[in-house]
Amino acid sequence: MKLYEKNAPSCECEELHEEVINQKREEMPDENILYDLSDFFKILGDSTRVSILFAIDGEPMCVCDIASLLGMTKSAVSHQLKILRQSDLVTYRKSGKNVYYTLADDHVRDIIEKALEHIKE
Amino acid sequence: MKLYEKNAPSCECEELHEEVINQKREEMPDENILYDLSDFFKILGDSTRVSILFAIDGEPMCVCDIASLLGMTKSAVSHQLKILRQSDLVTYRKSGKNVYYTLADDHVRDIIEKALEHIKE
DNA sequence: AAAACGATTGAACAATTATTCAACCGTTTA
DNA sequence: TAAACGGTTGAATAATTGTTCAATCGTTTT
Repeated sequence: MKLYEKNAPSCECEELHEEVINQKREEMPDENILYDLSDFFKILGDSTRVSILFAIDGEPMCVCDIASLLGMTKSAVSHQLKILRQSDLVTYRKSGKNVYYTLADDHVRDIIEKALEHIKE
Repeated sequence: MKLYEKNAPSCECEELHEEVINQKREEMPDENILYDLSDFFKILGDSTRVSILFAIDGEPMCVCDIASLLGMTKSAVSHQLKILRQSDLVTYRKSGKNVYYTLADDHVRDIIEKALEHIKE
C-alpha cells in the first residue's frame, strides 16, 4: 500500500487545499518509518505482552513463573514471548531446563513510562 | 479476564519459584492500568492512524486533505479519526462544511519521538 | 537409554478490526 | 428550498491475530 502519493485517485473532493497538502507531503516521514512505528506500537498493543514486560522488568523470570503469575498457559506465554523476542524487546538466558527472560533495554521502559503519564492525564 | 491471580490453575509446572512470583505479584501495576496502557498503544498500532497523526501535527487539516495526502477515501479516514477522537489524541474545529483536525496535546508527540529513537536503535 | 519436565511450535478456532460501500447529516450556495 | 459538497455512520467483508490443543525438542535425572 502506497501512502500519501501524488495524484492519488481516492479522494473525490473538489476544493482541496493544495498548498497545505504539498507542504505536508514534504514533511511526512518515510513510508517505511511509519510502518516500523506502527508495528512497534502494535507489539505493545496487547495486554498480555505488556503484562509480560512489567513482570520481567528487573529480575528475570522463567516461562513457567510468568505463566503462573499471569494465570495463563505456558504455550500462550511462549507464543507472546516469541513476538517480543523477534521485536528485540526482551532477551533470554537458558539455564538447565529453564529459560529466563528479561527486558532488552531501557528504551521500552521509558516509552511505557511516558504512556502511563499520558493515561493519567 | 483476570490477570496474575493467585492460585491460577493454568500453569501445570511443578517447580515454581514461589518467592519470585510473590514479589512480582506485589510489584505488578493494577490490572486496569495494563488494559488502559495496551489500549492506548493499540491506537498507535496502525499505520493509517500514525500517518494521520503525523499529517495533522502543526497545521490542522480537513478530512478531504488528509484523505488526499494519504491516498485514502474520506470514509476510511473519518473512521480512523473517530477512533483518534474517542481516545482524545486529536481535537477538531468545524468551519463551514469542513472539519479541521489537529493533535490534542504534546504527550503523543513525545511518545512517538521516543519510539522513533528506539526504532533507529 | 528412558522418563520427566520446561519450553517451543504449528494448525485450528474465535475474536477483533480496517476498509469498502451506500446511505445519511449539516452547512453552504444557487 | 433544493442542490451540492464535506463529513459521518452502519453493515458487510476480508484480513489479522491471540489462545488452545497436541505434538515435539532439549536438557536433566534416574
